[in-house]
Amino acid sequence: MNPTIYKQIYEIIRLIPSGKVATYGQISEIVGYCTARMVGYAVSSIPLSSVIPWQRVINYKGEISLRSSGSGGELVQQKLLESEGVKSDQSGRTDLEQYRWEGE
DNA sequence: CGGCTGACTCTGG
DNA sequence: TCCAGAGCCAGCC
Repeated sequence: MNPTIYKQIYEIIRLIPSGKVATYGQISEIVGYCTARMVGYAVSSIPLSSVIPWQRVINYKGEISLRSSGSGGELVQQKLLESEGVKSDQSGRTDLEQYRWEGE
């Protein structure tokens, strides 16, 4: 059971319930044999049309990361999280202590 | 087949 | 509280 690290990362992200968020490091620990970077790179490869709630995946600071290109996806992602009940402060940081997904 | 790129994370100042 | 540097591995051309 190891098609590709990316595939497994997608599976984990898909398990994240609404109203909760997970950090790249959190997911990397759940997968077990990949680093936080792999998660970030994998998530970046996720198409916006995917069924994967990549919007719930944020960095360890609780902030939304954006690879590059001013596609403005940052605001979209933050809006999606807010729509699920995940509020962020003026700095755009999410309270991980409150919304962090503990996993199952 | 070889090399480059990339939504990250942590410690110290 | 904010800024900067170092470590790491899988996919793609």
